[in-house]
Amino acid sequence: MEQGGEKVVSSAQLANRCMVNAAQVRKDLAYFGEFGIRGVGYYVKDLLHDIKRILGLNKEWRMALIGIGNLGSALLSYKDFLKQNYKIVAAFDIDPPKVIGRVSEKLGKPVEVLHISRIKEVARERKIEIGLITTPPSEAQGVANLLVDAEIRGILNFAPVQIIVPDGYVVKNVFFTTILDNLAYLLSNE
Amino acid sequence: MEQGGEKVVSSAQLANRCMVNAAQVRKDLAYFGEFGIRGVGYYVKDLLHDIKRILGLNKEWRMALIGIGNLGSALLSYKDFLKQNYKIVAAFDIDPPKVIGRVSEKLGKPVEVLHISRIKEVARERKIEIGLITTPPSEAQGVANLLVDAEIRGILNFAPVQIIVPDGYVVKNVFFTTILDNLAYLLSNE
DNA sequence: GGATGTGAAGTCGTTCACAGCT
DNA sequence: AGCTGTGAACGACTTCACATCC
Repeated sequence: MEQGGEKVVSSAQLANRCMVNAAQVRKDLAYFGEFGIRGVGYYVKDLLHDIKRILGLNKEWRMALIGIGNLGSALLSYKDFLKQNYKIVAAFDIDPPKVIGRVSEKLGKPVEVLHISRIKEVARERKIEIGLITTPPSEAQGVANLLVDAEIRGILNFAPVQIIVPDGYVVKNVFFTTILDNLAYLLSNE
Repeated sequence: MEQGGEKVVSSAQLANRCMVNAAQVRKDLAYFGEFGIRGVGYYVKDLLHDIKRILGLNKEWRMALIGIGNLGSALLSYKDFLKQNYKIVAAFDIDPPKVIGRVSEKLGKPVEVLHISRIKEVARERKIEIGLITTPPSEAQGVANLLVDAEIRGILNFAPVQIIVPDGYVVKNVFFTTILDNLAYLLSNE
């Protein structure tokens, strides 16, 4: 909407776009404060800014990628991250020399791939706050333990296994097959 | 549990593993039928079978992948799909000759990459029911339209744009940055 | 005896409807 | 006049508690 030059938006318009109820939109926003103007609506620019602040997106999030396989390589060159203030500032693998050539070849730009043992040191140096786990399932919990030890509090886990971390740490999973299961269920019932 | 040789499981055990309430587990299962035995629990093997049937996983799901970039290539060699009865039986791109070498090189096995224009024909031939969209965002809706035309009713969309399809079709999105936004929010509030 | 299946109770989230501002 | 913010009504989901059955 901002790019489209729209200045003001109503809860009803937002509700349409999101396929939800207008009261829902207002309640949800009101939970965090008063962002609208009665009789007018919400200023697009202000609202965007406020939502980003609420979500914690008004800063650059520095991430480490662990496991430079097919998926890891894909994420290294994933362009949408940059637009959204997410930045992979370090990449790790258990066998860095092997993967360096491969990654460089694919990206056409230098990508540093470090040995996994250096995570803690590098995490502190580069102020890393999020770890992306793209290792084989068998290695995922071990890597998570290293991330916890390095005090990297957020983990995005792509390995299809449940990962356990202490309180204060957060794991979000991206399980492709689980999402497919969901799709399969919906397709199976008309 | 089945692989671990466990024969029977109680709702309490399942609840522990899933971090939910035991009554929840029973209610959810009971919604679909009676699978347990009072005073005993659920037979692991039977329950697994029943859940698969409920979710529609008691068959092979044949998928098409559209867009052979980094992410698409990664999914082509994603091993977890095979274990779960999901099979990519066709791959499409707008420029197949260019990508064939690359894909083959990565996988070490022949992968057919066809021109996008052949989707409809191939979808019918190979009984494709799910499409995976891994194109750039700008192409995603166009590809979705082709999938709809080919009567592929399920779409797993990895392109970071909203996709619109007619009734009867289902789209599930995998938005990496949205999941990261969620993580960022959780990290920002303790 | 012991765990399921399930009404009833409780809790949480959604929607309504309108007072309150601009 | 019009749209937000919000108490109140509503509906949905979760949990309790126990009758039921193996």
